[in-house]
Amino acid sequence: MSPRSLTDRSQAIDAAKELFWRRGYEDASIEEVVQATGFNRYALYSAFGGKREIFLAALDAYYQERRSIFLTNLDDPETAPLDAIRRVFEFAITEMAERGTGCLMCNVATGAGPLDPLVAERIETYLEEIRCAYIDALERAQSRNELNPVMSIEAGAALLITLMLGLGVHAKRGASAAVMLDVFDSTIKLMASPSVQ
Amino acid sequence: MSPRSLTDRSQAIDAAKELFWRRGYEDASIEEVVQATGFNRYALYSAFGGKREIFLAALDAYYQERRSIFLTNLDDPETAPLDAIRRVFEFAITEMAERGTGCLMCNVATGAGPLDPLVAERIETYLEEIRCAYIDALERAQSRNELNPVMSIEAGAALLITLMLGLGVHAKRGASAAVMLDVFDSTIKLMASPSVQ
DNA sequence: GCCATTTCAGAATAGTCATTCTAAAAACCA
DNA sequence: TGGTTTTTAGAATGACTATTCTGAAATGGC
Repeated sequence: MSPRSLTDRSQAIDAAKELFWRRGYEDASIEEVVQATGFNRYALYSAFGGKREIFLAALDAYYQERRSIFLTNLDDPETAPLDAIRRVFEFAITEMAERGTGCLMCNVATGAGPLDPLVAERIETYLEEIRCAYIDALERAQSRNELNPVMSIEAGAALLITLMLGLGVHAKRGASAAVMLDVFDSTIKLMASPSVQ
Repeated sequence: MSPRSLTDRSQAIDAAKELFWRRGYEDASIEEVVQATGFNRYALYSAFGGKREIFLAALDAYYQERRSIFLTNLDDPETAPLDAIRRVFEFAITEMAERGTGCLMCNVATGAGPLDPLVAERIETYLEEIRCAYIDALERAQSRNELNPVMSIEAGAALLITLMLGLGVHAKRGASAAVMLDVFDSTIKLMASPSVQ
């Protein structure tokens, strides 16, 4: 197959994302990328440049999908903010548990050796965007008196991110969705205003 | 240097642990292990078998050190259980932030591809032991009415483990000790009995 | 149907790695 | 010291990798 059309290209990126998520960057060989994408080697190299660039495109695609799901939920004015956060975690936990491959971003972040600068930069950007979305949601929760005043907004957002990263590690080692949902439920219950509990 | 004596051997394991922690399993070559340990290649192979076995020994050593610090703190009858938990996290956070290499176990757990079965088995054992120690500490806290009844003991222990893993990922990407301590502080404050707050 | 261009599959290349081998150096011991 | 064993440093091996090259096949335009 040739990388002529844009849909071909984005299908290839999607297949590569799938592969890198399942097998990791180092362990997935170009041969496997060729198999997974249906592109031949020559076409892959002329379309992307090299393995690293294919991976960066896959990582971007991975984030854009999650970003859209996260932000759509968190920004929904119809939903109580803490419920929106719950939906985000339910999605992520279910997905990670079903696949058993954890979170691509999280796997990459802890991967061997010092991080590729371009990868590190992307992860910073991604996490910052998610952090802001959490902060917005928590601010709305606070203004509705649904937030436990013991915890600051900033700390709450940082906790949610840390929790999600931790769940990614858990999922990679085969934790069940039930256990992970239990961890999240307990946390969000603590974060909620005592009067709501 | 030769691996004749036990102290030579354990010093070599320690140097290997240091190296694998900093560079990751895949990225650290045998040449680097040779440099780091001071053992020559032949001696390394006859003493350990191969790279994988050196790594397993290093992982064990890593865990034994942390295990001893964690359990010593958590089992101390002189300390209030939540304070003991705080000390454990303060130690881990300080160490991870100073080194900027995250947590070896956590890095390995999320590493590329499916886990080596022997590594996976060890991680299960390690985490289960820590989980039990958290459960003991939380039970003591509960019996002293220092625990928020909204959260179950089991969920609390799972949350602490998830938090620690998440902080490991954060640390790998260069989070500061201050931010990480803030996340922990907020969480433990929420976990504490409202009457204590 | 024919030629020019593109696309293909796999071979060739160059590099890296873990591991084993080897021949010299060192250590040991009588 | 002399002779045997151990230890060493580095070369050889074999397997694997990403990337480039190549000659054949397919395609496209006329």
